[in-house]
Amino acid sequence: MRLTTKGRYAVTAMLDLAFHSQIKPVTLTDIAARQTISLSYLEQLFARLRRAGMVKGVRGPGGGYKLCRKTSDINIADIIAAVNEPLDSTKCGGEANCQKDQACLTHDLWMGLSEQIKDYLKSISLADLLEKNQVQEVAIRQHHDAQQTIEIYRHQD
Amino acid sequence: MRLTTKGRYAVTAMLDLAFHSQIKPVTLTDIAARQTISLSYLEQLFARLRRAGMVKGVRGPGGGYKLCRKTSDINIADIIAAVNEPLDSTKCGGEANCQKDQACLTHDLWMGLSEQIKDYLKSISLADLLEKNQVQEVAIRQHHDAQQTIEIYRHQD
DNA sequence: ATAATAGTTGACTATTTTGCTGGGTTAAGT
DNA sequence: ACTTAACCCAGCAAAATAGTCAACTATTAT
Repeated sequence: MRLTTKGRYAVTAMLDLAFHSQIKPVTLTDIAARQTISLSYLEQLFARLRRAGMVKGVRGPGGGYKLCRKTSDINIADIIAAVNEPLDSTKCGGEANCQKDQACLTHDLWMGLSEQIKDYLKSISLADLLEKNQVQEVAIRQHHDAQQTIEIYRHQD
Repeated sequence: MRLTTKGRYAVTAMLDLAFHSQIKPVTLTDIAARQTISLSYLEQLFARLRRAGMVKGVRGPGGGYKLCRKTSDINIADIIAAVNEPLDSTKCGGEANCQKDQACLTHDLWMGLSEQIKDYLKSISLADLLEKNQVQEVAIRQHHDAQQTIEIYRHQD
């Protein structure tokens, strides 16, 4: 589980999509403008997200992208994993000599931690983040943004 | 909170250090050999860890590095933060126009998630990982490595 | 004192990843 | 037909990562 700006872009874009794709598909051009991410970079990210079965592209006028699943069924770990390379990270692979090695002992510790982080991120869904935001919005800002969030939240259900 | 191989190296090295620095300081040369990390790269990482007040260098023969605090008082988030650049990640900084922007709304969501991850990693200490390993070791392997772990665990207290 | 050990520093290089530009092709709506 | 947008791809500049090299300083053992 790697956590870089690339993953952040992906999650940000997916959040934006979740916000706006309730009625009709959202174009990458729109997301690019709102989130100030270059269109071509978004295309790369969404190509991976599509291959991972998280979003669906709709071609032609009025087209764009929409989510394949409910926001509550899309977790953060999957989004990040989708845009990153598989990441072996083992360095010792399945080598036999590694069993009794001190190095691999420490390696196991890291792997364990990595799994913990992954599980943690798997437990957080897009819906969780959106909901959390809704609460924050209503509490802190109370203007049209909040209203919009509530609208979306209703559609989501 | 960024999570890359750099952070992994740092955590791995700190784990190695926690394992071996109970009686006497551990040289970076040893860690480099065990964990197959280049010595000079370790030097860079430990320079940062030292500046962060997590490890202490002991010069002269028999010298090396040792932990400044108990393993239970050293958390993963701090280790990773120590070796990484400060990471602004804002892109909107504290700009005024960002308040009512849709982009910044999504940005806030990410920041919230980032904080969650950070808090999570803050809640995990070196001792936690070592202890977890000890349990695993006893359960699965039951050889000298496990014995060694128990020894260290006693010294730690 | 002196040699050996080991940390400290800085500059320098190679590789990888990142983020982006710009060119296209293909499918769908008008 | 024409537009719109997804889709695809080759390449490229900047940054981060990972590692090297060399000189230097502080400490300790003899």
